[in-house]
Amino acid sequence: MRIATWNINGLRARLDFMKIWLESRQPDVVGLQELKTPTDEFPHEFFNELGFTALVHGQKSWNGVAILTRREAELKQAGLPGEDDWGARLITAEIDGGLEFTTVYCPNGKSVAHDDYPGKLTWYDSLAEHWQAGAHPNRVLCGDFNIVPSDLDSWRGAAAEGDIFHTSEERTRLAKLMDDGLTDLYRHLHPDEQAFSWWDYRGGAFHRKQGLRIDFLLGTDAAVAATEAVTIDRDFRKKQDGLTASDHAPVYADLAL
DNA sequence: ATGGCTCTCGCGGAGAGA
Repeated sequence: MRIATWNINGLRARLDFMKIWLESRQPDVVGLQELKTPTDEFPHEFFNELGFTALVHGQKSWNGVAILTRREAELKQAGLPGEDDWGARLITAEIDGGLEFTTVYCPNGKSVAHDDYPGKLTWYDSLAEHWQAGAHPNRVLCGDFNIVPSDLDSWRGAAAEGDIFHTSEERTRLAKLMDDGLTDLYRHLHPDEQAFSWWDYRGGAFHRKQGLRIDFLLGTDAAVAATEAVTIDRDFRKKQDGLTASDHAPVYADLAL
């Protein structure tokens, strides 16, 4: 089974681009973030024609998450309990074959001084509490986490420490999820490699190799054991057939499921 | 660099993103 996470920065502006990726990479289950689309305006038919059904938790203008799947799937959760004010940022499905798949779009925080920053930390506390309440043995938590786990994951290295995305308070929240039994699948298979999943649109950041790794596939021990390969698909941060890319690359993993 | 692109909403320019 090939699973993926991708912040697509506007679903309706990215449909033709997504089609190229889906046909090229042939994923089975995809967690999408930043739909910027209301649930009732989701283009189900477009994805049905490509072989997918979609489970959707959207909203107008911002945020929004969805799961595309070729397999049978059942919606388990839409929205992070207690954090509705932060918008549509979590969705969970039980995938046929024994995988519980959750995708999240974690709050940005904007800057350490901004009012959103403590809210981001609280949102993470709610996520950890919600996650702990679950019990499925084979679980994946993926998405745009908006936290850089280590200096290796930031183009600025140690110089970025303390800035938004790079604070010890944020990293403690991410570590808490790991302590609760999750492993970063990419970092597990590539312990020393520097690879980014996001680059700013501005200033030629992609070509200057100025990126961050903030999009992860996290898995329980059973998911880790089943993982054969993990790819950060940076080619799809580039234009395709003249179509504009998201500022995030897709990340996918092949699981023996 | 005091955010240099790209999205949405909605029809002008502002807000958000990371």
